[in-house]
Amino acid sequence: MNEKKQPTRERILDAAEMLFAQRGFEGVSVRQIMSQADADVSLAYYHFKSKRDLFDQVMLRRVEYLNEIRLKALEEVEQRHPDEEPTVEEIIGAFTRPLLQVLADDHDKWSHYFQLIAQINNSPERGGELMSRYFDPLVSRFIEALRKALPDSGREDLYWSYHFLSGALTLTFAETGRIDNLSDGLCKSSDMASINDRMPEFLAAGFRALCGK
Amino acid sequence: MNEKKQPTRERILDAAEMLFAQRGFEGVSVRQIMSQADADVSLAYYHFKSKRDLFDQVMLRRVEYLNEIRLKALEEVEQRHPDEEPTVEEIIGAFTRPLLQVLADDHDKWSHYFQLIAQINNSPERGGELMSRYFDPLVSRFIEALRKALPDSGREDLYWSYHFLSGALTLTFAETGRIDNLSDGLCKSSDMASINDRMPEFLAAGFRALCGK
DNA sequence: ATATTAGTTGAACGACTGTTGAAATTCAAA
DNA sequence: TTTGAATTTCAACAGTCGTTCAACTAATAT
Repeated sequence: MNEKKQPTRERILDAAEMLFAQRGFEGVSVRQIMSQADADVSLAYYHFKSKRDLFDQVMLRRVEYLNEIRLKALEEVEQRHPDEEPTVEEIIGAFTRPLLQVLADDHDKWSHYFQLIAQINNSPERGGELMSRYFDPLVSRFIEALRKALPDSGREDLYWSYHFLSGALTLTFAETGRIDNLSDGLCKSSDMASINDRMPEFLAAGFRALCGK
Repeated sequence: MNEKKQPTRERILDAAEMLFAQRGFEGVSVRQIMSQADADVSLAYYHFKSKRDLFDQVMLRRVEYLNEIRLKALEEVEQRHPDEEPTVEEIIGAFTRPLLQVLADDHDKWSHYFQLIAQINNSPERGGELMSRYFDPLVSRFIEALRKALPDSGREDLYWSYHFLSGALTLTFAETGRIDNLSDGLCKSSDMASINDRMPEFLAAGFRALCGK
């Protein structure tokens, strides 16, 4: 089975990822993390320089892979139409579907990481800085693709549309259970398949309405 | 000018609102709040039962007014067309514009409160519960209005569309400065007028695409 | 002027915070 | 088997945490 004990460093990262996601950076103590990881407190400072460094390593551990699969999805879409531009739906799908897909395929592994991203993206203090550091090159690439697919768009309209997209996507990641309450159980926060079916269509219509064509 | 010193209780609420919004509940100490409020630590426990109670009072202080102006906006829209249903844009506008309006009109007063809402809405731990407690009756009322304006809509589509709306709206409240980075200064997180011009249109198109008609 | 209440002050409580150092152990290379 | 490095343990540091209490001043009412 899956009971082979992971290396200490990985167990610390797993525990930190989960607890940071649930309670935020300041809401969790190093002792709580190490207790969850079933290791002594001072091992945190053997494997990492500080609590902040631990947080950064949690972020870095998975971000590169996500950027890779999203970039690959975009390139695939572009190569599928060698002659004309891809549609808005296809581009937005390449941006959102890889994330929703890994989240649906291995929810236990990814859910906390995505919750962490949701929190950071909406954090006034360091959200803008951190998200830009990890995702801006990829995002600029997607916005450029959208600009080509929407040749009549104003630049501001395009950026604001992406802003709306980002909010919709990251709230999805938070899985707060709010929609479960609101819909009296009809919809479930963790139902990524339902979201995958709806989000690209919803957002593409918004882009088209705002960015001409 | 505005240098008349407010009552202690209000100063505490102001300080707590700002600091909770910037650093989260656990990221701020009662001492920091009281230092910002220029009052002794123990006064926090004279005016409030606990740190958690202080947080709850921060939330409660402004939520009722917001629900009032949004409900009034919806009723106005409904009375404007006594015969037919209001349009999707009008309903969404009644949901979003009152908030963007107060935020634009008195940014210093409201910005921290909205940042706090943005954080809570995306908090996996207590986000669903808190947002439901404060906003669900109003939100259900709006969803009902949207259902009438979109008679062919499935219930799930409607709830998920609202979910996307909620994400887009609350990320706006966070004012993280991310779009400033991304657009190289062209767009500004605090520019509520630009958002007011675009969000209802963007979201209404999404609703229409997903909820038939 | 006196009695009551509301508001404020400063000190203190035990528990917990991030972090460090030295000693003890485990492990791979010689 | 010995050596050296990698890893783990335990105890402790100075500081901060949320919270409480008794003493104090300010304001209000009789």
